[in-house]
Amino acid sequence: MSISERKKKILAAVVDEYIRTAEPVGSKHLAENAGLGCSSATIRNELAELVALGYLEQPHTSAGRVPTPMGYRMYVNELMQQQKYSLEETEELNRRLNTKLQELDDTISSISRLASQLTDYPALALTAASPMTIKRVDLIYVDANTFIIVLMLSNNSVKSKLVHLPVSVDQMMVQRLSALFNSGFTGITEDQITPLLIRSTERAADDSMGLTSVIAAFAIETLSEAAAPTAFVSGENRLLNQPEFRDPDKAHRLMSYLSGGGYILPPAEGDLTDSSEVRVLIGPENIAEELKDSSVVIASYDAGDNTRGLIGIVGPTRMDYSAVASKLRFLAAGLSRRLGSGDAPPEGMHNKLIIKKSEDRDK
Amino acid sequence: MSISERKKKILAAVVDEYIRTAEPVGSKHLAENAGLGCSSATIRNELAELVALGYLEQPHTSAGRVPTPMGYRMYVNELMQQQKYSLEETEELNRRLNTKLQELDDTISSISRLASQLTDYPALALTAASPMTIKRVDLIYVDANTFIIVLMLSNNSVKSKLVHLPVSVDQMMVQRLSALFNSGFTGITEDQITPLLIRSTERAADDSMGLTSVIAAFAIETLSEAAAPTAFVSGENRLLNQPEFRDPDKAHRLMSYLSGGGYILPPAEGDLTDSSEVRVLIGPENIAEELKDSSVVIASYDAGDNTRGLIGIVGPTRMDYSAVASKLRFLAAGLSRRLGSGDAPPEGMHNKLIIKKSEDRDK
DNA sequence: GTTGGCACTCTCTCTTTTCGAGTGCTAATA
DNA sequence: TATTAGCACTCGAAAAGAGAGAGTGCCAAC
Repeated sequence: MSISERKKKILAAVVDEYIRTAEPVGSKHLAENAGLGCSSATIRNELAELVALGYLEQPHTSAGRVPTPMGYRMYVNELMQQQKYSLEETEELNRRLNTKLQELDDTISSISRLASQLTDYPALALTAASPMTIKRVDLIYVDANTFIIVLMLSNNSVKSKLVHLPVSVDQMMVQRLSALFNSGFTGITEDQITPLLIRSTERAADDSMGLTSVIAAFAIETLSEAAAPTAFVSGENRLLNQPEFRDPDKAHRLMSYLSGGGYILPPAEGDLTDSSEVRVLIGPENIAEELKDSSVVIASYDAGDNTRGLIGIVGPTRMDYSAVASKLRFLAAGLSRRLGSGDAPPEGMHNKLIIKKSEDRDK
Repeated sequence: MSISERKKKILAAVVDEYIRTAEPVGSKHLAENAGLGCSSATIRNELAELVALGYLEQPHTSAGRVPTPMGYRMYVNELMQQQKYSLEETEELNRRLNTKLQELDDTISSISRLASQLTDYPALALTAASPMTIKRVDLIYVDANTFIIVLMLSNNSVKSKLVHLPVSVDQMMVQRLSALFNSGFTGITEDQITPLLIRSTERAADDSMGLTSVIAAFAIETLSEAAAPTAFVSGENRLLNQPEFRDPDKAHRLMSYLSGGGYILPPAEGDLTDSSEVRVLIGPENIAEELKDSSVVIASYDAGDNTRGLIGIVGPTRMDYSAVASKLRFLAAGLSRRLGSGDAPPEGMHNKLIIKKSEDRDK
């Protein structure tokens, strides 16, 4: 059921204007500013029909029109134009992306912060879950009571930890364990590290002090942590910029939902894992009750190792979809270029050398 | 200039009540509920004097009394009673502290989250800056193009990173570098890693491929990062629970100040590093303009390695100082027990084995 | 199918009124 | 001298009322 070209134009104008001003849009205003060659009366007729069709609604009888979720949907699908950036803007965006990713690091926390800054809406970033294996195990003997475990995972990340023991170990034992773990624990997933395997390794190493289980425990912990999807939300407070969240209670509800982890994306994740397109969820299209009158825009990026990360923006249904979608697309593309396992490496190989450091603490 | 016992009692009652209700407190209400044996007229006289002395003020002529910052100060210093927890409450608090610190980890992010949850105010945590040195360097040869750097720092944390090279290295070189770094780079602080040192190490290792500088760069980065104070704010949105922040603009101002790093504590840090007491900064006592009408409560805890961490709570001047101070004290004590370099180790040595893992990524 | 005109509706804003909590003061009381 | 009861007064907050204006729907004309 398609609608006339003029209706589309009018609808687009209404949505654009409403996004800009957050005020219901009247026929007179459209006639004067939207540049469609007809009078306000004509537009009134069209508007009335658009209301009947469900694309618009009026807050009350004598107010302008406001888009319904269905209206936004139409706008997002067909009407809004892809925002093109000028050369300067591209430069500027790239600059920010670069500096941000350098001074902070490329963890999801900084990605989400960046997305929020760029769009001025709350943003959240998460990494997809992906099965992970151990590629290599090294044990570094420090002293009789101390050694360091270094694990290299299938995604080429390195995790390490210092272990301090109440009992003393000799260097031979450490070497033996190292060899055994490298042959027995590499290439397998977390759930393949069974008590049985641990037991047999322990026996083979002649380990009576429980070293094996300490190492195995760290392996399991590391794998599960590396494989688990992690989410990070930032810029919740930017919600308060939006007039629809001037009600502190409403704002608070959504903000605590977001801070509480915001499990908004998973349901859409399936859809997204392969698509490189930006997805929009408008108001009631969201599954979470807390988001029923908000909108979410999501983009996915190639995070390397056949993994995709997600960046999402949350805001009122009256969101600047066009701008947000463009920015997310840009950001996702930039991240993919940087992190992705794609063909051409980004300019400057040296960049790839300094990637990220680990953190580990013991005392 | 001390004031009469009765005045103190009345002041305490006013503050208590105002903290509870956020409404100006009237004489009649006090006479009926505060349990001081006199009539509302008497209290009116006393209140008038308390106003004259600067401890209270009235929003307008015919309203109840509200504490001034000076009034709060008096309350905090002399009047409020230390909140004692019942056995069950202690249990409950300990339980939460334990589970939280286990399921998440003991990073400052989770500490601040916990503090915020416990108090229902925004919280921030930060670690004190402390000069750091490298204790040990290991280089693990992976393949011709790849090796892993493992650094053990003076606080016994371990950081690691995978380096992927465009050129190939032989195992000998890696061993040579490892030895050189262990002799030349251990025990020195970040700023002692001079270009000169790097240059000479490079020459000694006969390294023409810039490996030395890659490793040195990582060392510098790691040290500066480990030594730098890090801050983490969480629960900003809980501000919206407070009636004084029902104005979205006001709330937004403070929230973005907090999110933006919230450099609230440093000035007080000096005072605190040694003290184990809880510090309170009331309204105008804060230096930051954004906090002039908010209060901050800070506690410090022993974070091990002769380092102290700080936990702080931010809220309106009408803050429940007593409850917040008690909770922070409890939390700080718990953290000190867990992380501190104190004498008796916490129950369960095994706990100390599994402390934290590192994270590192390359692709 | 489009347009100008016009009466009508409804919200928003501003002003006015009312209400009541809380005060300060005074005079009586212990 | 300290306390108390009583009372007139003040001032803000909430309720009620009055316009004003924006925007509509509909009708008749083009």
